[in-house]
Amino acid sequence: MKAYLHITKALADGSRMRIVAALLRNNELCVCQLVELLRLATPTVSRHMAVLQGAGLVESRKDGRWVHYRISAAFPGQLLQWFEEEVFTAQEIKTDEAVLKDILATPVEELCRNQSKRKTFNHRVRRSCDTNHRP
Amino acid sequence: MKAYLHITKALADGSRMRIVAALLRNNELCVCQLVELLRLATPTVSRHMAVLQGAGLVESRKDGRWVHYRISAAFPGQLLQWFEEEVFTAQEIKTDEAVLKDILATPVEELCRNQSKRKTFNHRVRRSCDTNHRP
DNA sequence: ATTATAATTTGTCATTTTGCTAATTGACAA
DNA sequence: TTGTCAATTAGCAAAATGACAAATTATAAT
Repeated sequence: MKAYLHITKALADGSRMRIVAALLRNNELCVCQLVELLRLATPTVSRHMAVLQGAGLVESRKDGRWVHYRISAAFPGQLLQWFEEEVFTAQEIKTDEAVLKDILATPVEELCRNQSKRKTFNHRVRRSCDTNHRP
Repeated sequence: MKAYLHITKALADGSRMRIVAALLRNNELCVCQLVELLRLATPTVSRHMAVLQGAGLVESRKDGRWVHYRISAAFPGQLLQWFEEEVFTAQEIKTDEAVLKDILATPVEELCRNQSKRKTFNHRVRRSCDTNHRP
C-alpha cells in the first residue's frame, strides 16, 4: 500500500513518463543520454531517476563513471500493459523515439562533453546578461 | 497521453485511493457517505471527486440533492486489476471496509444531519478556543 | 415564495514537488 | 596523488497540490 503511492506518484509526471517510455524501448540508458533527450539539467534528471528507483520501477547499474538505468523486473505487468497502450500513441513520445535514435548514434563521451560545454555557456550568458543576481 | 497524466495524478493520492477502493466494493456512494468515511470536509471530498471524474475514472448520478458516484466503465481494466492486487491487501482499506458497513447501515439523511452538527460544533469550538484568528 | 440543505465553487494558507545552480562524491586517468 | 568528469546531494525559488471556511448553486420541503 505504501508501494501504491510511491508507484502512482512516480508515474504521475510528464518527464518521468518520457523516461519510462524511453527505457521501455531501449533496454538501458545512462543519465547523460536522458539529459540529452529531456533537455533538463543533470541533477533534475538524477532526481527523477531516484524517484523511479524508490518506487521500484527502474534499476541502476554502475559502469565506471556512468550509471545505466533500466526498467525493473518488478515493474507491475498490468501497469506496463496499460502504459504501452496509453502512452506510445502520443506524438510527443514518437518524437522522443526519433531523437533517441540520434542520441544513441553519438558516443556517450561526446554527449557528456557537449553537455559540459552547454553548461559553461549558460553560465557565461547568465552572468553577463542577468543584472538581477540573487545573494 | 493527456489522459495518462490526468489518470496517474488522480490515482496518486491517498484519499482518492481510499475513495476508489470504497467505490470498487460498493457500486455507488454519495458524497456525504465518503465524507463520513474519510472524515474530511465536504468541499475537499467534492474536489477529489472532480479530479477523479476529470480523469474519467468515476461517473456521477444526481438524485435530488444527493450526488452518487460510481466507478466509470472507462476505468482502464489493467489499472483496475493492479489496483485490486496492490491496494486491497492493506490494513487501512480493510478498516475502511468495516467502517463503510456501518455507514451503509445508517440512513443517508441521518449522516448528513450529523455532519451538519459536527460542522457547527467545530465552528463553536474554533471560535471560542482559538485566540490566533486570521484576518 | 421562502426556507433548508447537499454539493460545488471560490479564496486562503501550508506543504509538496519540480526546476535550477553550487557543492560534493566517486571513479578513471595522467 | 592529483586532476578530470559523470552523477548525486544540498539548498533555494516558483508552481502545483490538498486542506479548510465562506459563499454560491440547485433541489426539496414548508
